[in-house]
Amino acid sequence: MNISDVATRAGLPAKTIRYYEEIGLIKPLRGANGYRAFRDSDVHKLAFLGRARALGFPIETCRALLALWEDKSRASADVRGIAKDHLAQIEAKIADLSAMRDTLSDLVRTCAGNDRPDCPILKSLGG
Amino acid sequence: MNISDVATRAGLPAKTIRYYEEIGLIKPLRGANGYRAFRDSDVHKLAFLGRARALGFPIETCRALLALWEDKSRASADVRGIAKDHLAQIEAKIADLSAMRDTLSDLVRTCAGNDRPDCPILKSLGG
DNA sequence: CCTTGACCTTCCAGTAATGGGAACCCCTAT
DNA sequence: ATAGGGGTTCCCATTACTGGAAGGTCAAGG
Repeated sequence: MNISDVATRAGLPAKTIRYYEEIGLIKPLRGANGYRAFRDSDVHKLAFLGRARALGFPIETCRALLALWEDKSRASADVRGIAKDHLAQIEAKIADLSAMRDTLSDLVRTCAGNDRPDCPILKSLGG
Repeated sequence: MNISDVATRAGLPAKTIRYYEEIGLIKPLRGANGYRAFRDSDVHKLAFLGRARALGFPIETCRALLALWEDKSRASADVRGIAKDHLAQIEAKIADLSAMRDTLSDLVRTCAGNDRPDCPILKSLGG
């Protein structure tokens, strides 16, 4: 299977697939013409990676998850630990963003937003 | 004033201050020895930038906000528009992350997390 | 006067995860 | 033969810094 078919099936851009090969996440075969020849297993891995990335796992974590996926004698505790850590990261990020949102929506609410220069937003940023 | 004093007062790393000069956000004077000589106005701008960055505004948006701050004849509507746009970005990001968090916490909750290989997390990522 | 250490300077490289685009090869159909 | 739609590699750009090397400057102490 050629790369654009794989891109369609795995739901990833061809560029991303080439990048994933470059960093060793997948190792597709090569045809005599130099084209990548993807097996079903490559497509499955790419779909796995796409889903993991969609959940926000960093690439290196995806690599670890993929290894666990392939390791039939893994302990689910290892997977769960990784997911829990990532969940904590996400929650921390949400907390940061929520604080920003709260401050920002306060500022936006108190700003008249007219053609006069008085602006609580700038006042707040100015200290 | 030298850069490390400014760094302390503005609450920004010296590296960041040099970077902000490089991209033209501030233009400190230079002493005969080549050292940057910061005025109070530079420090104020840097503090402004620090606060804007802390609210998540991208650098180029900070540049625009700084220009509005300096422009005594600005319209507050311009500032408010920028802030509203940014607020929308933040809210979108929070929504994305919340979706990830929900999925992840479901998965983490349903995974036994023991030394056996069965794992709903991997099952879900596998499709 | 010399040295030491803490400053300061510039410049280069790297980060995360792609995206864009150039230059070039391959395959198929007309 | 040529046109098009693949494919390939390679390099640059993105965001907002951060780290580190190599070297100039300054104030204090012996």
